[in-house]
Amino acid sequence: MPRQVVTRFAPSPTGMLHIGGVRTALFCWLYARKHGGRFILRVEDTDLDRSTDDNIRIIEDGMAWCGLDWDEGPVASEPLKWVGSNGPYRQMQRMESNYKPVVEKLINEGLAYRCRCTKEDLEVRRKIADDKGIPFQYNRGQDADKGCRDKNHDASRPFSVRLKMPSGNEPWLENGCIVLNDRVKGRIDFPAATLDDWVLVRTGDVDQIGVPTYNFCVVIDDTSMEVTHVIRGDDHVSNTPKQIALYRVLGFEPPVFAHVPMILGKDGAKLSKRHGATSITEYQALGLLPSSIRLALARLSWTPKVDGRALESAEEEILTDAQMIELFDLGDIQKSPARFDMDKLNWINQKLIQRSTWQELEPHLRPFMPDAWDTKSEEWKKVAVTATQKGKSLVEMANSLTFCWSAPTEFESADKFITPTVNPALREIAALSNYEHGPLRAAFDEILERQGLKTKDLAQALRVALCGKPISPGIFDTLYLLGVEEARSRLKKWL
RNA sequence: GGGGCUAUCGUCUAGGGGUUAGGACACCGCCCUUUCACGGCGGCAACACGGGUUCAAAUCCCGUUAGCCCUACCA
Repeated sequence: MPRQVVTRFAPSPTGMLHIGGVRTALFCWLYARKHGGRFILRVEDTDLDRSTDDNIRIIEDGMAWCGLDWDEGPVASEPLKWVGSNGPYRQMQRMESNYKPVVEKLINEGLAYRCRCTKEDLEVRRKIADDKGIPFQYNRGQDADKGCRDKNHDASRPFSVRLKMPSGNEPWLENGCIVLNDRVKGRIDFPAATLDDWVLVRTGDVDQIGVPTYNFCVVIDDTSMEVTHVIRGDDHVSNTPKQIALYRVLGFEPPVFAHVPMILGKDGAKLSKRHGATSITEYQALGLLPSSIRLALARLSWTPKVDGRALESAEEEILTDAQMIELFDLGDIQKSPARFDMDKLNWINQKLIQRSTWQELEPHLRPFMPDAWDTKSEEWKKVAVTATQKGKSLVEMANSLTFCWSAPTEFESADKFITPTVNPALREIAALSNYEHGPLRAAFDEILERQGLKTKDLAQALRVALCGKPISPGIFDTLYLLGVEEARSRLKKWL
């Protein structure tokens, strides 16, 4: 029986939740959901200097907002709690239980060794190689016999732990290469001779094991958490052969690897601050729906195929979560990096806003509204939402409703639209006492007829008088949203 | 320096020996219209470069160039 699919997203809590990380998490999530598997959130906090609890919370909140729910992992805002049977899910809480025993085993079995080279010593040796223009490899090439692999240097010094990398004739090597069969990149061969004995565990106190490194922890954690598919950014491709070596030495079967390309900024450089928003919370503030983020991010580097065919119309581009899950396939992921396109995100957002019901939109729109929003009736909210549902973002929707909350003090193009000819019509509008759509429309038409005006003439005059500018939602909605009393009082100034 | 990855419109991409190189976003134009939008229709626009292989190359092979990743006791 094949094992249940298990994927994981393993960010390090050293700052905000990056949009690139969210995309990787999204792929993991999609894959797990598609195969009825489990999705794990694991916090890689072995960088003691930069990892904080606040940052862990930012990750949890960001993931939750994005709708990427995890089946195993930390419980939001509860540092000591987790869900799942293979926890803890914060690496620093796994030291004693998971890492230490493996390190000891590796040393005892002669698969890894204590390295007592000092940082300064290493720097000198590295420089010697650099100066000759040859790559520095610990205990290899230029550096052969200088390392601690076969010697035991001063035992009173603190030590790090290094892995003995393959010598070249291990059975799991092919032609001296460590082979990675990547689900998105294809087969990649890494000559084992180009790798050296890397550090598994940082230098600790004398006689003490220090904090293990990322490359060590991932292997241990992915194994003990039963991760079957490691889906991560392709910046890890070059780390993979080191990890594979550790899996082999430990006698573990490596998981399936899928390295997904990175997301670049508009100019093709790594997505960073200067390209605008990189943190997920910034996108939230921009008025984007989480579903838009999911779709836009998924569609970068991924081309869904229906019966072997790519999407062929704008209509098909707008996929629901259910469709994405159904269609998701690692084999349809691009090998090359994609540039992030805000225009496309906005377009997707607009489409998704259009397709939502007003009830679906309301909770997302609410944070962008003043407190007065909550005092309004359901019917009023419904009209407000549907009247502005053509907007590109929630912010845009909120902006087009600002006239509801305060009377204008400036009037744009008043001379042009509020003319003596429309004035009598304005007076008639002010006299109306029912702004329900049907009656209002009927009354409006009668006024137009009576005053010999076109819809445009009256509508624009009203917009300027009521909203201060010739732009607003449909004129009947505008009047309804304002209400009879408020509209009348705003009109008074012009009569 | 070494090892690795990548390369089709401005962007996301389809296509993987013979196509008018297809779609989407953006942009431009027209139409619709009570404003702004929405919507509809149309247009502009691409195979990085050089060699091979082949009757035929965007597609296969080899180089070159460019970008990126690893080469950390960061992740």
